[in-house]
Amino acid sequence: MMFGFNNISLDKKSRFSFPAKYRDAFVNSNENQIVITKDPQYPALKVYLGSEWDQISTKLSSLQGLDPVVRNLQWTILGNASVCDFEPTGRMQVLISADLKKYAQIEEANRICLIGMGNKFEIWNQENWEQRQTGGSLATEILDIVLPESIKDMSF
Amino acid sequence: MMFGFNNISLDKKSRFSFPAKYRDAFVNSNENQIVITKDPQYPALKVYLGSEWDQISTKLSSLQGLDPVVRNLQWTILGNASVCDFEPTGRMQVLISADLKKYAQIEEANRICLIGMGNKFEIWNQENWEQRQTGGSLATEILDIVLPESIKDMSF
DNA sequence: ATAAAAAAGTGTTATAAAGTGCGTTAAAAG
DNA sequence: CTTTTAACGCACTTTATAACACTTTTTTAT
Repeated sequence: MMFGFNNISLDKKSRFSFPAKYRDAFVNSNENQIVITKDPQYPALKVYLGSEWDQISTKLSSLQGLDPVVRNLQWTILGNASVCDFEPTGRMQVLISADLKKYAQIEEANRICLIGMGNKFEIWNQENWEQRQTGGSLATEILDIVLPESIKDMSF
Repeated sequence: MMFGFNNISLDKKSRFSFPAKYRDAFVNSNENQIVITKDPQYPALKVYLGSEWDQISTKLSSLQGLDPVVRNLQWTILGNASVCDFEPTGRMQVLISADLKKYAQIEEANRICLIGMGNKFEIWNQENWEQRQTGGSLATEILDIVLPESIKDMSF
């Protein structure tokens, strides 16, 4: 399990490396892929371990795509996923695509916030993250869509 | 499995090539055909691997054609399919017919969006894709059809 | 119907941009 | 003070794309 806040740097080619404290977790679960994709609710990115991603993507792509809410989630999550080869024993470096950077509003940034959420990470623009932490209201962000039954038991 | 967003170019003869990152997936599943056809709901194209297409087309063509919704899907999906020879170890190039370009509103475009959705791809006009991502609806959307039981468990 | 011309499709190459790997320096931790 | 970790810089490799040449098919005109 991987927790906690990290302020880390992006290099000129838009790569970051995971803090060393997570190495054991990666080595133990024998991961060799990392998947980054869009957060469906906020201008942020989700980072999954390969094994987690396999589960999530399999389930999500099996849902009925003719439902517009489902299709939107499929587009956002599956359609923007970037799969990276990953060596837990090496530099643990990962590239963020221009697209994803734009979405998370880190186009210009050379620093990002990487937040461990247990079985996944989130990547945030620093200012956005701070606003979120200092108690900004969620009122304007609550989703007004009604979720179909099929995804009510999924967590992304 | 093939995921993620790609903004790629069409050459003057309307060919595109798959990004190299998907090569392994194609080689592993030993594909030698790619099928492009119309998306039944949006002005976009679906791109299937040969093996995937065999399953979908077999199932779809076996359905009761007297149901008008089914018949429409058959026309749209089967009747517009363009089968291309494909060399996973080569240039991975595919031609898009004038017809399909028109349908996806990429007649004039020299750039398209190729979106990996796991076991298939979608091809979109850039503007349409962006609108879709930011929640706007497209004029040609068809969302109010009632699905017959026979296709509720199919995903295209 | 045939030949010429045009269009459509296929394949190759060159070059710029994007991505990768690795050594070095700087900073932090023990 | 020593060891580990993070950041940076550079060189190398791979990839994407535009330009070009050639082949095949279709159209047009005689």
